[in-house]
Amino acid sequence: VKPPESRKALLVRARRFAGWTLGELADRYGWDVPVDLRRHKGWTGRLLEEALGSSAEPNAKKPDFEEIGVELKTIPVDGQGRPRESTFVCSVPLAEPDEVDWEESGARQKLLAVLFVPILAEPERSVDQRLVGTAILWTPSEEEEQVLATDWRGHMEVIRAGLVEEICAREGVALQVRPKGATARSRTWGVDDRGEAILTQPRAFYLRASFTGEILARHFLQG
DNA sequence: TCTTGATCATTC
DNA sequence: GAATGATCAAGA
Repeated sequence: VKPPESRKALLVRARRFAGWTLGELADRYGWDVPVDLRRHKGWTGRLLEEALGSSAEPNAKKPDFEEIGVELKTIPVDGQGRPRESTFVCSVPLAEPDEVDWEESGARQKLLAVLFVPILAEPERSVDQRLVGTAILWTPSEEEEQVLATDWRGHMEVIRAGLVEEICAREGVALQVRPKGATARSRTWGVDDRGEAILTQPRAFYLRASFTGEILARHFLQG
């Protein structure tokens, strides 16, 4: 599948898959459908990348659609269209937290333009029967960006003070910080409150389900 | 029921 | 270990 040439083309392409099951989509590309996602957590996202013609090489540190600057996120939703999970944004720069402000941050770059593809993923629905929903192309409104910026600055202020160990997922209205590693024993370099290098758990920014839920709800109310 | 903290596969 | 893609599952 060739990369889409414009954001509009990407959106049109994505919406043509609305109503398809993941089984049908997998068939089209000759993919096997896992019985459950316990050991295939990124499967849905990779399938949609394939179907939509993501230009990025696997695991490359680039947008999924580099030419048009769009990030792809699949988002599991319940029967009311509410997200069942938070959304990973990017890792937290624990080793060099002084580099940039929100405007130049990795988190903001990731969120400048996101194609959200809702996946109807009720617990009783098998993976191959999950349904692709109507994709939306989201760019943060001024209000949304203010919320995100405030959360991000709050988190980074704590980290710059060397208090990364104190950060807890309850903080942040829209953007939270949670562990992100292979296991709870994973370690990466951080800084303590005396400015000394320490080994600490890797963490990442996530969008709360309440925040992405409002994005989805607003689009589907306005059409 | 919802959220937080933990975890899984794969590539480089 | 760090990056990609996320979901799991126990406890609040």
